[in-house]
Amino acid sequence: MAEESQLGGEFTLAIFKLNGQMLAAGEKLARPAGITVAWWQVLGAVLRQPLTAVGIARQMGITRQAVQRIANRLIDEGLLEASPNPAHKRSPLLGPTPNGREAVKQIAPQQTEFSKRMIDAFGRDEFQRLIGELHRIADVVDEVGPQREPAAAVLPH
Amino acid sequence: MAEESQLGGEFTLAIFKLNGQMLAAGEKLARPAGITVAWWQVLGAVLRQPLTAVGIARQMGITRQAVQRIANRLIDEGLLEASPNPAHKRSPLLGPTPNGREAVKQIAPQQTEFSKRMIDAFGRDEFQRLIGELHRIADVVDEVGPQREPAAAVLPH
DNA sequence: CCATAATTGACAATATGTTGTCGTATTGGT
DNA sequence: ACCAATACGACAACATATTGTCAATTATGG
Repeated sequence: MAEESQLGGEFTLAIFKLNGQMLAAGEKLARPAGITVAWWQVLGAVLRQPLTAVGIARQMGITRQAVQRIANRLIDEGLLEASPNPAHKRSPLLGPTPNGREAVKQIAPQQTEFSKRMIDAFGRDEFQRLIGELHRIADVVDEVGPQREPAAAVLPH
Repeated sequence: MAEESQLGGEFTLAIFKLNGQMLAAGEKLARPAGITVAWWQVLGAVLRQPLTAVGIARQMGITRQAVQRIANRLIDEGLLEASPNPAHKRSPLLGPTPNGREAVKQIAPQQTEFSKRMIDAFGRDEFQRLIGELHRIADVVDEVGPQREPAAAVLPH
């Protein structure tokens, strides 16, 4: 029936719209610090501990190539630095430089401010509940997503 | 406080992740019909009635330039056609060609299938409730978004 | 230990989106 | 009806992301 399709479409469009809104909000927060949302995400991924490009990609949910291009750019800009990876000669660990750390730190106040307004608007418990719902939705989409390959039984090659 | 920032970040990342998932799911649905998600969205916007490029952009929540590039491409591909707009000589009405309509129609079954799986996973009422939540979130983000200009009081120029 | 698999970085092509500019229509107030 | 503001299409420059390829490194099974 068309109604099912209708509901799914409405759902998808709602997600796309939210994505656009959060991207726009993020750009406004990041711009004063001289970085973009993508840079912010990459730097944010390595604040606690350095990661390889592939590790950052996994955390961000995008391809390693996309991360690598941004990482190379961030290294050029002096916001990210590569250090030797004992576990992998070709895949250095990437971590923030002091400047990189500073850029992220500059964003924090406005980001907290924005978060607070969201929390105030929803109520803290409700906001937390909504985040839980979003995670749950992500899990379900993973499960029922179209034509995902059949769980790749572990076979010897 | 850092916890607020934390919550906001988790929220944002959840949205980004969902966006990536829905984009990936959409690509898989649209590919067999020879179109992309963006093309699908544009064609979908004009199925009921032709719209101008600006109208499509408004409905999709992206800029008119992005829509115009895709629309031009779709016209090249013979999936979209321009017809004279009585209300605006320079801004033609854009509508699907038979081929364009056919492409969207080809996607419908799998899209319905995917939607059904989502609805089955959540339960119909729950799924509808979640869509409502997403709309509500979008409204709140609009309201509390960072540095949005102050509602532009209607002034004579 | 060695041959084959998988991983990784670099590069290129393409798609999608943004901002900004330009020239030309279109519109709306006086 | 005129004139200034606005809207629109076309372009260009740029950011982000995807897919695909290649060569080199790393991991793994026999």
